[in-house]
Formats: sequence, C-alpha cells, structure tokens
Amino acid sequence: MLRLGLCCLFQQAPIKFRSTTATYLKKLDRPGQLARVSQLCLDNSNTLVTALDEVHQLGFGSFRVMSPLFPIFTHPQVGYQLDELPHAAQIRANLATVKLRKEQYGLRLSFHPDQFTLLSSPRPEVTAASLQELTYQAQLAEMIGADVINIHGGGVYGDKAAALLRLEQQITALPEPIRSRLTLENDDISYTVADLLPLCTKLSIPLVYDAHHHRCNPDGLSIADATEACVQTWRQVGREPYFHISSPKYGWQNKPRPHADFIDSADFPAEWLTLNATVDVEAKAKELAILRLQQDLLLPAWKAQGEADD
DNA sequence: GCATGTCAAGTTGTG
DNA sequence: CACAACTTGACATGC
Repeated sequence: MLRLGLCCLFQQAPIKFRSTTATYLKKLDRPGQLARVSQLCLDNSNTLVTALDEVHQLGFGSFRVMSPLFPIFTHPQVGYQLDELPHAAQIRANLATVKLRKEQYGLRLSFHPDQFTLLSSPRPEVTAASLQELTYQAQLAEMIGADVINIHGGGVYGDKAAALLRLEQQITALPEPIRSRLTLENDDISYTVADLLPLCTKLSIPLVYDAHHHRCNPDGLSIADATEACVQTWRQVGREPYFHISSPKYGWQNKPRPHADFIDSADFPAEWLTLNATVDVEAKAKELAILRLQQDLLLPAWKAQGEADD
C-alpha cells in the first residue's frame, strides 16, 4: 500500500512551529539565550505531538520533520545542547510521546536537511558544519524514531567524479546513527539517479527518487527504470522505498523548478501506485494538496496495522 | 495593533 | 557581478 507524506508544515490546520534568529539571540546574555531557545524547543516538541495527531487524523502515512525543530541548534556562536536547556526533561518526554504516537499510528518519520548540508564539498569547514547538522538531526531522529535523513549530492565543483569520490569517503566515515539513516536524493541541477546509483549500491545507501527533479534534470533513464533502481536500493537494506512528487508551478515549459500549490495527478508516476512505498508530497497547499491527490488517485486513507476499520 | 524587512549556513545558473 | 532559487514562513522591530 502507498503512503502519502506531509512535508513539515500545514496550510489549514492551526499548527505552527516557532523559530528565532541568531541576530536576536546575540543581543541576549547566555542564560537569556538558553531560556529563549528552551521555550521554543518545548513549544515545538508539543506542536510535533499535535502534528502527528493531525497527520493521522487526515489519513496520511508519513511526516517530514522540519530541520529547525530545535531552532538554530548547530549555530557556531549561539548553538546549544539539549541538556543545557531548562526544559530539557519535558522536551525529552514530549519527544518520547512523539515516538509512541508514531508507533501507534504506524507512521514513518523523516528528516531532510537543507541545501547547506552536503558531503561532497572540497572545503573542510563546509563538511564539518554538515557533520554537525547531521549529528543533530540523527539525535532527534533517534529520539522520535525517524528512519530517514535525506540529503542531496551537493555541488559538482567542475569535476563530478572527484566530488562523488569525496561523497563516498565522507559517507564511509559517518558514525552509525547517521549512516544507518542517511539517504541520497537525485536533485534538479547536478546529481541524477544514474549519477548516484553506483554509490548507493556500493555503500548500501538507499536512494530517494524525486520524479520532479528527474524531469528537470534527466539522465536517460525512464521513470519506470528510475523507480525500479530506487526500489532495488531500498530492497537491499530491507526497507520501504521512498519517493518525492511535486508539480511545476509555471508548467513544464520555461522554469519548471518552483513547486505548485497542488499535484497534477498526471505527474504522478503510475508505476508507484501498486508499490508498498512512501511518497512525500511537496506541494505548497500542504495537507490540502495531499487530500486532493488521495481523491484523484482513489487512494485509501493510511491506517496502522490492526487499526479498526471505521 | 499592524506593516514590513530580515533571517547561519552552499552552490549553481541567471540577469 | 549580484542575486535568486532551492520546502517558506515567522519573528522582531518600528511606526
């Protein structure tokens, strides 16, 4: 059965995650900074419980957790550790509740670090910052039971083979909590499915297949080929395949990269419909887009195993 | 109150 | 060469 996943935010449901800026925190003394971020982390951990309830209620099977759940956690000047926070115990308790809900509802949880997190850069400081961010997200993933931390290949730097080699070396050296969750996704500019596949196969790193990126940045593989290749990388680690779908905001003609509010069901690969897989829906109308897609594709609401049928 | 400019980070391609 | 595009919204500030 296919499960559709919501990415980070809601459009209609009144569920909002809080944030702050480094500029603001720098005006406070250290205890002031910690008091501020502690409150934000506490609020966000409560909101995450609510978010899972809502995702379940809506009949979705997956949720992508926003990277700044703990705002500005890895910032070099104003970053912090969970145990420095006055509300650390309550925050941990809330995240344990999230994990419990995830299991009750049969949900899948994931992380998608943003474009600053990449393992192919020739610059050591970029790689070091990326490792910091991955360490943070793996720590969260461990606490809430998320099985995926998904990143892109990063930059090419004029030599894709050399960049891929750096990527391979960095992945090989990752600590287990990151390595066991790390996935690679084809992007819309640099790395295609065909580029990433050899590395994914060699290192047993699953490949997240984004059909929209594939259409923006083709590699000669058909959608059916890329789907099959992706499924293989998940099968080799005994886990459920993972896809991304979105529709272009301005049509496929000029600049197809920006995402539309909703998904045109014609863009949804028919090959996916019969699989047991997760599909993150990247659409600006968020849960409204998933509900509409569910209807358009005649997909049933997601249910945990053993959950009553009404 | 409400409008508005600003927000940590990397890389690529555009204008 | 600067700037937008990448999941974009929410915060802090100043009127």
